[in-house]
This record gives sequence, C-alpha cells and structure tokens, in this order.
Amino acid sequence: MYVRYDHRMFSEAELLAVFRALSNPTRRQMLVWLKEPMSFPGQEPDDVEIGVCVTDIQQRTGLGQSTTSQYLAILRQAGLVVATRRGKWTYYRRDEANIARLLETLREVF
Amino acid sequence: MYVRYDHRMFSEAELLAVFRALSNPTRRQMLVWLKEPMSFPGQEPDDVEIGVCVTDIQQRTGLGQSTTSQYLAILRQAGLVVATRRGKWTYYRRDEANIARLLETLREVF
DNA sequence: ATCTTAGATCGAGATATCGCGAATCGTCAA
DNA sequence: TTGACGATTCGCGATATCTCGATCTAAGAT
Repeated sequence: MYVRYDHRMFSEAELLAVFRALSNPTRRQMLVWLKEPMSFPGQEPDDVEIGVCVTDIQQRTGLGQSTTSQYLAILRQAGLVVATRRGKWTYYRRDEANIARLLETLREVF
Repeated sequence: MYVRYDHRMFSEAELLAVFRALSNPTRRQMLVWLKEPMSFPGQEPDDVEIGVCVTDIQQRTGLGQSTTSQYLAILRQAGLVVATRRGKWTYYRRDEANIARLLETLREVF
C-alpha cells in the first residue's frame, strides 16, 4: 500500500507557533529527549511507540508539573508532538512526519 | 584556493537567539525579503552584494524607524544577517553561509 | 562651524511569556 | 461513592517582548 508523503508547506501561523514553541530552551530540550524514549527511567519497550508520560518528562525538566504540562501542550499545538491518553496517563511522542515537513519548509523559505 | 565549509553546530545560546529572532513574523519576513535585494525600490545592481539599507527595509515593514533598526540588530545578533556601514548608510544582507549552517544544525538535532 | 540625514540607542507603556501553586477534571481502585 | 492519582486549567506576580517617539551619534552637505 502506497502512502504518499505530505509536502504541504507550513503556513505563516504554523511557523509562528513553531518558532515560539522552540524559543524556549526547555521545550527544545524536551523535543530532543523524546528522540530516545527508552532513556526515561521506568520506560518499557512496549511504551516506545506511544511515548513518555508527563510525570517522567517533568522529572527530567526539574520544572513544576503544571509548567511541564503547559509546555507539552505548546509543543503539541505547534505540531511537534502527539499526545495519547491511555487511562490516567497522557503519553507524548514526537510527530516525526510533521517535523520532517517542517524542516522541508524551512529549507524552502529560508 | 580551497575554502572549507564550517560545519560547527550552533550552540544552545545561538539557537536561542535564532529562535527568538524568528519568532516574530516581521523579522522572519525581513529575512525572506532579503533573498531578493533587487525587489527593493531604488536598488542598483551594484548594491546587491552589500545589501539593502535600513530605510528601504523600513518602507516595506510599515513599522517605525527605531523598531526596524532594532529588529535588524536582533537578526544580526542571531547571525542571520550581516551589516555593512558605508557612508551614512548601513546595508543589511543575509549571512547565507551561516543560514546554511543553521539548517544543517536543525537537521542534526531535531 | 552649522545643518541635515541615516541609523542607533534610550525610556516608556502595552502586551505576552514564564513558572508557580491552587483548583479542577477524568480515570481507576476501594 | 468516595479517595487517590495523573494531568489540565486557572490566577497570579515577575520578567521579557513589542513598538513607539524622543534623543543621540556619525557622516555628508552648505
């Protein structure tokens, strides 16, 4: 089955959300950390596909729980991560396809 | 004569400056406009290499003179443009090598 | 020397971001 | 149904960004 890649460029509004999201070092760090979900303590191999829960991410940031939740929401609204609720937990993982599309847009417009 | 490209990655501090600079739509626009210096009115072919003066850029932004000057300083501090003073005028042009290096860094770390 | 012009810098008010703790919501377990 | 727990949302004070007009600097022009 063929899956054609999405090559639409990011709109001005989407770029604004992305650059605002990434203009915070902690949020940028979160995105990098999520490249290696297994590096989070207590992460099971089965969890890799769904992502990492807020509490585990919060441990690494050192920020408060509410701040961490907000920052992840900002990354999600910028299209950089995907959230999946399972039971009491919300798991976050990178949106690799969209990040690739973003990098393509950046190469095009800058 | 060989000129070897610089492949050093952007540091955390440099990335912070870049993302902050580009999290403003007008500043992002400036960078795009400067890809076509000849599109500025009154631009001579000889001026292309040195860039565009502040007043010409200000005309296009619609912002005040001081704001435009500050925004260009922010882009310069982020390493995205180069300023050249000639007489009373300051000309700004894109720092293409550094922008290319930035895009490489982004592909590496994100 | 004085005036003008291009740009940079300063000071300030409006708005936005940062990060916190408290309150709230949703889900599971007693 | 009540309690506990993970996560989100709310309210807030501190800090930063936005944009302006005014002032200052440096370089021609008179």
